[in-house]
Amino acid sequence: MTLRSASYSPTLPAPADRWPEEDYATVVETIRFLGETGGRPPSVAETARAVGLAEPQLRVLLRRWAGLSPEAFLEASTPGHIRALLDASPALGAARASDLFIACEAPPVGAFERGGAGLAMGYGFHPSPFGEAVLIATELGLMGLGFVEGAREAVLEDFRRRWPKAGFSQDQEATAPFALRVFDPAQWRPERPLRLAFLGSAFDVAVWEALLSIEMRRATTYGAIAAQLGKPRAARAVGAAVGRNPVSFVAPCHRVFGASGALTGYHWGLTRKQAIIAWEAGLPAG
DNA sequence: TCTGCATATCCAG
DNA sequence: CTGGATATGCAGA
Repeated sequence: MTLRSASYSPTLPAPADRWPEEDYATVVETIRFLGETGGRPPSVAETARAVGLAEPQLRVLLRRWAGLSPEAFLEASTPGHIRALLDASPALGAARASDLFIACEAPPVGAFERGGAGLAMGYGFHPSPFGEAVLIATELGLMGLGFVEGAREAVLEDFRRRWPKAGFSQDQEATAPFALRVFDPAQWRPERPLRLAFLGSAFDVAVWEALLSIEMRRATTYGAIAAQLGKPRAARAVGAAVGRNPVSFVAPCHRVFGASGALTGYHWGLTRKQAIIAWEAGLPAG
């Protein structure tokens, strides 16, 4: 099976070239190493050595991956970075929909309660800056985004469990345009909003919609989302709902932390959450 | 019904 | 700074 598709623009490099798997693998190794140093900030040279690269190689890799210098990457991986994000973030609610410019579609009433029956889900696997991603497209737009860790079938099973009555079939052609766009900041433009639909319980959908109002380079806490929903005691329920976010990355559940600044959790692995946070630190402000 | 959460807060060492 | 107890809303079974 090929991951490339004729629908890719000829002027853009194919995603496999844009986001080489080895880059993310090195990023993962780097984050693991930082975890082992336990608070002490390591030098760039030491970090490069730990992941088996010369310092200039690491520099080039991080520049290609996220436009980051190694120094900036290391800084963005510290607890202090999360604190700074939280401190710099305004209250939820006032912000615009999302940097990705989302058009939120509503599935038919009761579709979730009926297990997604009647919905045709086309899935596809695509390279991303955070390893291989699985995307799920329907006629309502993007409905699922997750990441492959191990077997592709395991990720699919994750989604089948959420919507057991939906029809699943592979459709790389349907998901490819979403994959290209979602992971390419240059394509986050308002003229052609990304169509997206949330399939979940009323409460979960409300939480996921709140995620869309967390802007790029900003962050929030579970308690703040609960307060925004008018249920200030529901922080824990919010945490559970955030953990069920079906459209990872696009609905930025990676920007939610504990009130203490702790990373807390991530459905697709805490390492990936850290990687996404670091990657976003490399985006141009705006 | 009851159980388990990607929480938050308080209180003791 | 760490750990236990407690209040809490919701989804899934």
